[in-house]
Amino acid sequence: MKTLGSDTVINLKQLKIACKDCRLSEICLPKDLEQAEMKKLDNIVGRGHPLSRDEVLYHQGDKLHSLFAIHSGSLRSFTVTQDGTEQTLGFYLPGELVGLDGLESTSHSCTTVALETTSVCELPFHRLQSLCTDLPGLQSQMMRLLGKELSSDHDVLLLLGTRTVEERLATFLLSLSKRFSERGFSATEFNLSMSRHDISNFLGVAVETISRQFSNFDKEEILQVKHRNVKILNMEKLQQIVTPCQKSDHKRDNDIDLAAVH
Amino acid sequence: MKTLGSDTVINLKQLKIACKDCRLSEICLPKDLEQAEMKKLDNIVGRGHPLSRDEVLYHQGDKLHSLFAIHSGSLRSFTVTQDGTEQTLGFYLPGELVGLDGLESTSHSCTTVALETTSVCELPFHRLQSLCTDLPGLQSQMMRLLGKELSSDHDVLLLLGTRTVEERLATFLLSLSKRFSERGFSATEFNLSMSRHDISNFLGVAVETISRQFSNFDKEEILQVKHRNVKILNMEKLQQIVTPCQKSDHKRDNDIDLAAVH
DNA sequence: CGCCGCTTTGAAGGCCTTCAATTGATGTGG
DNA sequence: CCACATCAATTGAAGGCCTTCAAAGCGGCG
Repeated sequence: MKTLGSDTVINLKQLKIACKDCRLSEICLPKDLEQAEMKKLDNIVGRGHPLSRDEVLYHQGDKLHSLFAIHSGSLRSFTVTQDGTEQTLGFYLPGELVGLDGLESTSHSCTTVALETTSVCELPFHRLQSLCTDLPGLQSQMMRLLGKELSSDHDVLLLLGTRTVEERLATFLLSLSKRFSERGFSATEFNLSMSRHDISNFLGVAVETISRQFSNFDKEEILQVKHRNVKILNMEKLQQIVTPCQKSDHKRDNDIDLAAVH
Repeated sequence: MKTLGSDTVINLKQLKIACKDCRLSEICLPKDLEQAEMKKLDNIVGRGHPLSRDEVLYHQGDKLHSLFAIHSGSLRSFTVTQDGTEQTLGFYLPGELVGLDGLESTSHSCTTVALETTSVCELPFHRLQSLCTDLPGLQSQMMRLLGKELSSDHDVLLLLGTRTVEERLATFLLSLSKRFSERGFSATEFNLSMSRHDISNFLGVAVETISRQFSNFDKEEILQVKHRNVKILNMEKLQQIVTPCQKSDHKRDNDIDLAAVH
């Protein structure tokens, strides 16, 4: 293992891992790209020093220079309004792409900070866009990831619009569990990199309410919570909370569709 | 004016308006495209018969065939969960693009219905994607619209996460007002194409609560509400509700950023 | 005209928030 | 190494905003 020294920057540059050697390539941007294509993508990827906890990747209002794929660690995105209210928009894990906000106005509409020591792969936006023109597969993949971001936001809208605290927290934990397991980590035990404040802000409730709900889950032996360490003891029950009562006799409202346009 | 007859389909096809002749081209997908590019886009655009009220454009779960640009009328998108809960995700006006959900899994994650008689321009997805490879300007524009959709979702997240009913409804009405005026309609008087139920569901509150808030605004002489007709009497006050108290002394929390990666 | 669905209004109750205080974790300096 | 300061998290109690239940208006449409 190299020790940190005056030539740290050079060392880190040498440490850059090619997409083809990265174990995240199956869930990250280069997914389904051919070797030659992946190499082209690799050529535009930059890597700086890792972000430390609370360090800002980009600020709300910053010009959009690059998108970022997370290599390790985790990030939190949030907006701050004129009156100082903060809303957490999402948490990001390795293999996920951040910076997609800001595609509209070419400047970022939210701030993204590291929740822990985090290293990211930088994708200069204009070069990425050119590359998308060359590689239709990459373009599809970009679209796919944008669609994923939209779906994820829709899920949160549903959560904030119609769910109780119990359901919100359960959904949140199951989402983390799933994403951890997709990345080869345990689905039942993990450490939260975000604070209670972050979680409560994301889920649109007060910190105290989240704390109480953690305690409830603990009492009911659904979870075993020790600060930021979470063990899921009863996965089934957690899933039941998220899907309360599957009305099988449910009928779609606007089921008319007699003649669609296509 | 032509009358509807047995050759309706042909007539409607003849009625198709080229992008260059459409007054929405400045806010719609072809924005900033050159004449020749616009023509290429035009070639893939299809137009069926107009949707009538409550008619479904596409269903949750449907394969993604096309994106749709609204020519006239308005649409509502919503998801239905297993237990039958419905969450409205957004309302769409002329010049806006729908169907972007479903870019991830290639099948739609929500249902979109017409709120009134609505005509849409159909953009076959695969042809659109190929065209994006040919026309970098169109690709940028697609990205821009996707980014806009993301920003819009983030705004709603903020609304649902931290705002009172008063603020939610005010924000909603101001958003409509702005969009109507961008389309050449009055910013202060308009007819809502969506029901109170739709609005309340979108804003994550009970129908009764929305109804009460409309009444409050009416009493306070901020609005004049008659069923679905809304007149904004006091635009300033409405904006004050949305931006309660601009703390000018507000300081950013995580303002560290000593050394960004780029 | 009369029915039906949407909207409005009223009243009671509940879930979550806010305020307040305690406990626990973390980190620093003596 | 421990005391102390600081911040995060937990727990309790009171209050408020919104929901739910209920019923009456009001419009649209056959």
